[in-house]
Amino acid sequence: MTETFKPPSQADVAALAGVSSQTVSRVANERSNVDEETRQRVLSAMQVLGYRPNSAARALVTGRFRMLGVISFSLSAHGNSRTLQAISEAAQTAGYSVNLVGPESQTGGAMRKAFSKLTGQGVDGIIMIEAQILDHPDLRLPSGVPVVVADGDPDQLHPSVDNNQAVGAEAATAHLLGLGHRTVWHLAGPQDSYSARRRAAAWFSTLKRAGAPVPAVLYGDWSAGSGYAIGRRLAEDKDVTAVFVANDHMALGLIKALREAGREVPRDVSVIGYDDIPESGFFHPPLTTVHQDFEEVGRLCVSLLLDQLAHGHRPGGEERSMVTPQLVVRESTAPPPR
Amino acid sequence: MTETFKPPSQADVAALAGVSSQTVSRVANERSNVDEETRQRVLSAMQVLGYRPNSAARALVTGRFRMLGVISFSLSAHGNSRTLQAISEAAQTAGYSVNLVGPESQTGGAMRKAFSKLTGQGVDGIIMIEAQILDHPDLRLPSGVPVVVADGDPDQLHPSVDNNQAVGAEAATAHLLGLGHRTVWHLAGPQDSYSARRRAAAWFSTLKRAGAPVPAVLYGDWSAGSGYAIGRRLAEDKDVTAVFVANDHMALGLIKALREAGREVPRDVSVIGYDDIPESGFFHPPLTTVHQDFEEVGRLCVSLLLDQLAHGHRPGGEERSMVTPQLVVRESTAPPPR
DNA sequence: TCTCGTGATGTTTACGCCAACATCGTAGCC
DNA sequence: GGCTACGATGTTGGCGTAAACATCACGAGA
Repeated sequence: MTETFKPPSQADVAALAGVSSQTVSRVANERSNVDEETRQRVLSAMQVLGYRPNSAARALVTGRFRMLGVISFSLSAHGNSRTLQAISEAAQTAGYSVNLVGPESQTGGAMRKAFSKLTGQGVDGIIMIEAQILDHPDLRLPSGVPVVVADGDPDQLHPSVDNNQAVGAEAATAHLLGLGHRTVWHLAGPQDSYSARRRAAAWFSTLKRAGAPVPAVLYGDWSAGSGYAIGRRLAEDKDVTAVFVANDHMALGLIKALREAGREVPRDVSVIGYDDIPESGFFHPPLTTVHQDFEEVGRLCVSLLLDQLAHGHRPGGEERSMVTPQLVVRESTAPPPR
Repeated sequence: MTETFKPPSQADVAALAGVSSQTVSRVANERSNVDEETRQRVLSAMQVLGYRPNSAARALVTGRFRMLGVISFSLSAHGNSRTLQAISEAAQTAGYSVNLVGPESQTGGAMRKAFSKLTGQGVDGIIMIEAQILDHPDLRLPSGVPVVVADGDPDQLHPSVDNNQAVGAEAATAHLLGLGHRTVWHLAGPQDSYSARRRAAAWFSTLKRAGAPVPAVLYGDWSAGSGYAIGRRLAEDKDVTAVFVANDHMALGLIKALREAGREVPRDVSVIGYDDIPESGFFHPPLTTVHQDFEEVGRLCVSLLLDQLAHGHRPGGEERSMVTPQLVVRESTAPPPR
């Protein structure tokens, strides 16, 4: 009963339609120079047989796979999976499929491995989400595959799409300063994250510009747990009246620690997050945060990549898109206690 | 300066190593019957030229793509992206890559389209995450590609991997009953979700078995916002002392609504969630919930699929794996107010 | 010594498709 | 009427690989 199903080929369709396989190919690829009547005949023959072009054969001869590779470190990071989803949708709309790989670690070696895994599988282009290559290997392997980086290294050699961290972090910091806080503490993301670094940099310069004292940066790992741990330490310092946290998850943990220490948000301490995850409006208190448009980032990545594919990718790739985030004021921020 | 980079082929390697291309093929595929000395010579020739087998050519001749297709509705659902991540890792370990598609909608038509998109691209097997086909089309298209369903329809014709919703929902309900609540309300997920249905069914039968009255089921859409909306209505009913919510996000919204109505959790109302997202321990109050092992689900999906690939997939696919969830008691549940 | 088996290697072929070129017929033009 | 031009279609070839089959050398056993 193990009937070996043999999918129909162009030749089968051609035979049924009474044309040459080349004509079938032309119909399949929507060439113009096919008589309408013939076209219909071929089309219906395709339908009858359930013909689907063999992508491997097509890729072999054209060298195009109609497939985009995506390298994403962790999908548990909210932004990454949102971006991925948007990439997948945009790619599909453009007739491309998405090949997803996650490197085992974030070392240059693992990166390169993931990279070569993709080029080996055969992709037309690669998008790296939240790249954080520590040892700057030249990733432009001999494959000659164009690359776009989302939220990655600004020094990178590839075109990139970024959330404008500077704008977001500045808005957050300025908001707190504007509320009357003497200064603003910062709970940053991990040091090897470029997004985290850029947020910290903008926080720093905003403080400087305002002439506010600059407290030492604290580092978390994006998790609520790390926010909680840092929050416990921070709660002991009565000078702390405002904290800009680099993402909503950590802010959640921070707020819990603060509350446990008897410091209410926003009465005693104002807290502001980053990302605007769908849940943050339902936190207690509802979290003031910076909204990021991950969908837009994903879409831009794809269109940038398709551009390169269409026009041949220029080695110097300086193209850089920025997506502007938006401060969302809710109830976790208030003027400092008197 | 547009130097067309032509990747080296087996023939190039063969020429450099002074062997036939077939020998190169044997080395590339790790066949046993190649002399060690020859093997080394070929290997180093490969290295020199930077040879990578052309996956399209290989797929063309073998009919295997070493690629798994994944259909996932929404990656914003926490469980889905966790499962996807695990699938991606497991697939990679087994030497497969992952082709991700998201159907535009959850109708049978969109599903079939996503399905045929994958088979058209060329995948060896397909995993559907949280399938909820409404009109039960027979998805076993002529492609003859094996399918595994994660958290899908129990009546489905395909092998599946499920979180054991019955166990989890029963544990949650029984926990509340055991605390002394007269009965337990249920805020379910959308009606077209099989996971949601199964949780509701287990909640229902647990109540029945305990002889407790069965309140009408309430339906949300998994979002915190929907939990909040339902919570506002629920807060008006003073009889409500315990609510089993079908996921953590909705529980968050529900708790907020309850609090706003002056009903404290767990003092006045006990709330229990589902999923155990990493943040739920940092909610206010820390959420009692049911932990799901999405990683295990992902791994099992891949191994089930690879099994089918290896042994030829039997049409009747009754294979069904269950992953057992675990009740995590935190601070959102307590005995009812006296 | 001859045969036979076995392991290492080479040769041929086919996978399904599309590019390039070839062919054919017809319409338009002088 | 014969020529060109062009649109519709067919023919040939080759992409890079692995399966199937062929070859060859060499050692074991009769």
